[in-house]
Amino acid sequence: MASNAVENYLKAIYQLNNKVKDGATTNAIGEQLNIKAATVSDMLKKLDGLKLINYKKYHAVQLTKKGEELAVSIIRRHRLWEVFLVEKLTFSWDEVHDIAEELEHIKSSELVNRLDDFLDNPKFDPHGDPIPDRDGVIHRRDQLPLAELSAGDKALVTGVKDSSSSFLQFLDNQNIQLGNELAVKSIFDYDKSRIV
Amino acid sequence: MASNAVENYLKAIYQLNNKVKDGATTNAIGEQLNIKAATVSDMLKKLDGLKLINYKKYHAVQLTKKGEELAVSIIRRHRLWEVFLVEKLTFSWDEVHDIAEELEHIKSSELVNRLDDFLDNPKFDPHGDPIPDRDGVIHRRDQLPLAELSAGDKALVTGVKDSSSSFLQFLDNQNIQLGNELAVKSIFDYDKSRIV
DNA sequence: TTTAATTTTTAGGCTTAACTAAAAAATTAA
DNA sequence: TTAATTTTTTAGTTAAGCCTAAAAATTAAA
Repeated sequence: MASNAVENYLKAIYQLNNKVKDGATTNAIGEQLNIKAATVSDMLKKLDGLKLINYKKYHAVQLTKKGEELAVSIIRRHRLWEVFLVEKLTFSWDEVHDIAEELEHIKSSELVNRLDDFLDNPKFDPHGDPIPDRDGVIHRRDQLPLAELSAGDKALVTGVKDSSSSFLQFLDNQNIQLGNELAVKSIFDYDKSRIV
Repeated sequence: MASNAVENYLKAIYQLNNKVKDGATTNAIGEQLNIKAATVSDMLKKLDGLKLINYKKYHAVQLTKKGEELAVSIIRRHRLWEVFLVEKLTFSWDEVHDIAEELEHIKSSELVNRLDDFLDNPKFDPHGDPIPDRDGVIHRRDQLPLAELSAGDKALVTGVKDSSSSFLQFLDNQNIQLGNELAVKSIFDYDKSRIV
């Protein structure tokens, strides 16, 4: 059974490898988890021993099949709990991340599956991120960053890249929510900032 | 912020001091938590340092006000999660203890209070134990063990002393649930066993 | 009341997961 | 192609919580 620490590393590695950046390097993992690189280096050896990652010194790491399955199931738990917190306990989308970060480590898979049913098998969490199904399959949607739209374009808000509460509160303030339709009115040459 | 280990000790001490036995002795705590007495002895010193208990060598320990408040809030969390698991996720009363044991360590008090409201502020958990309110007040009921009833007596089942799944499954098998009215038909002199 | 049994504590060790400081390797810049 | 910088690893510590074995204190029994 994976410890909370191990689960956190796997999640971080998964997320880093699904970004466009240089992948799950020692430094990047440490930054993500607020843990010193030396500690990460140690842990990577351990995770390799557990066959959860493939690790070669001085190289970014890859999750094994086993590691990826575990990472996805942690993400599933995290996102389902976020839905629960928002839909059932009336938390707002900027308050749920830290609590879900704790709840995601509750291991019972029976619990998670029943929660899934109780919530009517939601497909997306409160930030628009897809929720892996019980077989670990993630249904991704076509999405485009707002910054890539041209003046005059219209689009539906289906997610946010940054789930920090400060950014979400900023969006609340601008009256931007998931499901809204936005139209790009104009883009300023100066800094590419735009009125929507 | 109390660690999970510290929380487990406080809960065990609280429960032992609310039994008729010799209270929270080193051995009893160890037995309750499946931890060796030597380890318990160590931890008691630490808890005393944290002003959560009063500890004198070779004596049973008492919770301080601070310690008792924490213990009660852990019990509140445990019992509320049990209600959630049974009422909302359709677990049976013999399946919820271990999962609630994990959930009770999620610290956000905002979460617990919202859960309380979501569940319509239940007064008792699925085993009939009272749920402390958000100020830590526990409303106890008059209860009598079945073994103390006489032949011919009738009584309402309002709780169980043993929440182990084996015992709860035994009760299920005998068709005994909370809220049932039982009548003691006869008591055998031989071993005081009874037909109800 | 003295011995035996039980309970509790002390002492020393282990594991996990973190840290700092310094060495080594890899990358970038001159 | 060498020098400087950055990244990663190694080595040595630390704290929390657990353990076993043995000593000390308490309780029970002869």
